[in-house]
Amino acid sequence: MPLPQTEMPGRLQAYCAERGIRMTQQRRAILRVMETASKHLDAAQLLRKAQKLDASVDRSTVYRTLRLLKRQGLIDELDLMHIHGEGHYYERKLNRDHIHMACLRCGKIMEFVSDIFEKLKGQVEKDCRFRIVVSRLEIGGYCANCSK
Amino acid sequence: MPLPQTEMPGRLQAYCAERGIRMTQQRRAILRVMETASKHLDAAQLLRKAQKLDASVDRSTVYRTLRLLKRQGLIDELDLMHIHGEGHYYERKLNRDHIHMACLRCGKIMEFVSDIFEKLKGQVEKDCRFRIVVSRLEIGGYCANCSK
DNA sequence: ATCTAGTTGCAAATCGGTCGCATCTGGTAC
DNA sequence: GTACCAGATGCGACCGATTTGCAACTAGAT
Repeated sequence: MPLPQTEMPGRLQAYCAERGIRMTQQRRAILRVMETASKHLDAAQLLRKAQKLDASVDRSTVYRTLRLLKRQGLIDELDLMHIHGEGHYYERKLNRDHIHMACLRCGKIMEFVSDIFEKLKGQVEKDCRFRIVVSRLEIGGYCANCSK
Repeated sequence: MPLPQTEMPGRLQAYCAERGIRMTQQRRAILRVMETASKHLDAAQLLRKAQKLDASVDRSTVYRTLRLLKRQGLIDELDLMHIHGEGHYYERKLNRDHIHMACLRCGKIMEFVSDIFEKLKGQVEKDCRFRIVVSRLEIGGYCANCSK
């Protein structure tokens, strides 16, 4: 178990191979960007970064690939409280769900892992007899700095 | 305390009056629709229903009014996991925050109030020194019926 | 090397939401 | 009640995000 918090680099491609998903030049570029991204990317940023690896990558291919990865449950789609425009942000789904907090003043995005969140999801599954596939908790407010 | 779970009908207009918000024919129609809606409405549905009360209501007025109510903290904006399209849904903000669950198969939307959710928000405020203004927990999965 | 189902780039279309502007109106002041 | 004006409206054009139709291309099985 070399990397506890995150997944192995290259792991998205491995998942796709396991599931018999055809690997193209363009998808390789997009997956590499997703794997190495340090922050949440929207579709436009993802496109720009992917085109640096393979200039032929088209906008529609980015969207099609995002849809594919979403369907496979390999990435999560976020709004981040629509701090900038109406678009979406994407991140690899890791082992542990986390909460996203967006500061309404400085725009900073924070993440937080909580056992209480896990407990809450457990309660929903049990009390509502609801089988959870994906969950998203986003919070808007003011970070420590901006609250002052 | 006549109505425990929900607010008094007509209450949105009362709030607006208290805050010195100008009340127009069109806003009255839109607020009335929001107040009497039995389910979550998107902007297009809200427009159609409001036009039945006042045919002059325009699409842009609906959006402008929604923005106003959002800024005033009188309504919440939801995605409902984008079950139908990319748009947003709206609901009056009630006393108690609640979780939204969307069944990925039948499309049913369920709501759930939980003390654990309140506890989780408390933890975020304390541990992250983050002042919460708005929070949204949406869950996608399969309801009891569709899990079978 | 061949074949084909699946993928791509491109351009046009769609969709949810916003904006500029001339006109209208709610509600206060007289 | 009338006049007034800041703020609200309808209209149509616009915008950014995402999707689609289609002909050309390619990964990977045979």
